[in-house]
Amino acid sequence: MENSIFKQYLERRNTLVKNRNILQTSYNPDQLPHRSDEIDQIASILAGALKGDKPSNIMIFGKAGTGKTAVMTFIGNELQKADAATSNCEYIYINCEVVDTHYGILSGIGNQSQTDFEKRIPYTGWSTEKVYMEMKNYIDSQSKVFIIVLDEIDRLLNKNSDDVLYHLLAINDFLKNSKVSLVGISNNLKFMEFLDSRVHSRFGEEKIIFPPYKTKQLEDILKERAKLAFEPEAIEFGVIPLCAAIAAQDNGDARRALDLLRVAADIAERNGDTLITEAHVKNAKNKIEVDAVVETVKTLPPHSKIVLMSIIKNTEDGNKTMTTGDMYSTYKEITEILGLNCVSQRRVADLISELDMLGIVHAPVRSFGRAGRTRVIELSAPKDVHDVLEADELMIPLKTYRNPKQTTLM
DNA sequence: TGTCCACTGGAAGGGAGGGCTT
DNA sequence: AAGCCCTCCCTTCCAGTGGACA
Repeated sequence: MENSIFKQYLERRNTLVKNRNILQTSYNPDQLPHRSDEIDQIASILAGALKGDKPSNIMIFGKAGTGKTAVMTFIGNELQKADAATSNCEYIYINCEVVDTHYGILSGIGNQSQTDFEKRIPYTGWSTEKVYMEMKNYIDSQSKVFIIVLDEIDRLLNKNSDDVLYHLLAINDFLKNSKVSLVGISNNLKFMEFLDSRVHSRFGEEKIIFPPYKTKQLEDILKERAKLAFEPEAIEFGVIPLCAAIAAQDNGDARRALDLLRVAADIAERNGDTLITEAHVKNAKNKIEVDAVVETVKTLPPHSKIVLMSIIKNTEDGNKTMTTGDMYSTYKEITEILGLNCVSQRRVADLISELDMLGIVHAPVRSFGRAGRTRVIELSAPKDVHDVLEADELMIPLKTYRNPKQTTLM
């Protein structure tokens, strides 16, 4: 360790933060401030499962960072504790953002409580029908009440996967020994409207809405965590109220409040400061925003990157806005230089929509009367995006390319 | 009022790629 | 090895459209 390059950082650590995990959004606290009503409500519905009765299906709504997942995780843990003696129920959690196909969800349910490795459903290869049967048979063989939580359930909508919901809701008709209750978690309040009527009627049994946290409530949450995470006297008085205020503006998102506090602490520690200040929080805010965009851009599929590059190139050429057609010709030039096949304009239109949804570009559809109707595309990401793209392996040929007609393209 | 532009966005389907089954 | 199945990415086709202009 004597000459390690890490030495200085290790020595500097622990001056401010006592326990970093507590500030992670994945950390599950023992206390969930300002959510006792919601916990009671859900617990009262699910309590029947402990006696072997089938609880009503529940839909939980609330914006991002309102504690939906944290509350369900908490309840899941409590349920398992309470069930330890009788073993009447099984709690299964699926995040539909991670697993978003029929197959993935069904096999996820079938595998989560399956302890026998030999009997696990392979993650691809079977027909969905077979996976469903296997899962159903497994569930029925357990003679328990299964509480299946589908987090981010709205992800299933655009994948026309409400079939899978229908099958899960109807599964009770085919079970002899077990019962299944579904808990859906969504941050889209209109989720139910988009559902097939046969799914809609079965799912609407109980609805619970998580309101956004107010500034004061966010402060309480942060104080609670800060007490455990930081050394005493590590944070300036105004830091927590500032984090809370910024997050409150952002739909009362507790996750965001925690991120701000954690990143602010990181920045302070890295600077070797002995106190976390409001200035650190402001830096953190900026850093989080830029990091999020940069990370998204880095993980974009190749053609999306080229589309984005085309938009940047047009912007740098002085066209602050451009139509789909303009952008597509630039796109074709670039793909040619890169030595790749270009995709159709129809496909590019979808890629633009995706970039729009990610907030990287702004591309509303506008009509120019006789001059047609098209998207007006404008870059809305910070400048860092350009650097990230330019550094991308995919774009290497652009740097060395010289246009025979003009001087250089880039 | 109707025309017409430059697309948009839905639908259907192909085919590659991953992996199981027989 | 041949035959399936599922998902993802993509193509092709095409009806539909907002609004400036004649």
